[in-house]
Amino acid sequence: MVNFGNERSALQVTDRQLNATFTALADPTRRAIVARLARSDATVNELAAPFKMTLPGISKHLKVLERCGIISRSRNAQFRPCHLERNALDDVSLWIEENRRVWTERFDKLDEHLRDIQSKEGTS
Amino acid sequence: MVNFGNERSALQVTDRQLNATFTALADPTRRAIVARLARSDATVNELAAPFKMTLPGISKHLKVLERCGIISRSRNAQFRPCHLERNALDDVSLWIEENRRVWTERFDKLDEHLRDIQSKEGTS
DNA sequence: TCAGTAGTTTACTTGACAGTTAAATAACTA
DNA sequence: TAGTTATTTAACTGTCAAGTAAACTACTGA
Repeated sequence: MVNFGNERSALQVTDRQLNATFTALADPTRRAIVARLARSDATVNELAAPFKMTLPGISKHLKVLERCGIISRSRNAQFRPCHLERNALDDVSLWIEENRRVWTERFDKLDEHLRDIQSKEGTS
Repeated sequence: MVNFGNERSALQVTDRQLNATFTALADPTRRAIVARLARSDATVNELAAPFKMTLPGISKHLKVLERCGIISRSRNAQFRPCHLERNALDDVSLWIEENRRVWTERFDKLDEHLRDIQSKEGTS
């Protein structure tokens, strides 16, 4: 939820962030990488191991995950260990929960309304 | 979490479901539509109103949302009211929360882990 | 039956993205 | 120094998704 303070509103920045994060998570390879990194940091080769894909393919996926802030990478000799970022999934999680909340409230009201109608019908 | 019982495992079906749902939510127009439908059902024209996009464009977005089960459509005269499906976001929500859980558990054991990793790095 | 409203389908253009191979870069090791 | 390992970049291909205009379907109400 970063606001760069110029050129675009915070809302639009969030929108872009959500685009990028949802897009990143839409790919099964990238989801598997995230799931793997949830357990521990790992090098590119370690991450690539379970897949048939070539290393450049994996490298591209990692770049996508890095660009939207889901992972970060450091340097250790010739290795580039990948690290899952703490609040990476907060934005998407928030969006989903917010919508569920609105949806649920709406149906709580509907129930109430229905009960209201029924009690009125009972008396008329 | 539907298992069709043939050709593919439940896990893969879920995988496809996640692909589709994350892809659907990766588009800001579709997210706005979902947010709008969280408040109430709406017709295609009502949904299209806030956007510059042509009606066929909106129609396509609705089809994407429908295909992955996020919305459903009924028929009322010449209208096709759209309805947000109750458990539409459960799958993605579950995936995210599961990964957060794993990630968090890992960091609850942080000290132990770090010592382990560092001692391994020291010996290699 | 005709005009109008609601929405979809078709055909097309454009752009983004997944994956590949081949070559380059960067750091370690003998 | 040369060779090896880890990873990225470049260039290319194929596919798929977003958007449009134009034509079409389906229903309503006069």
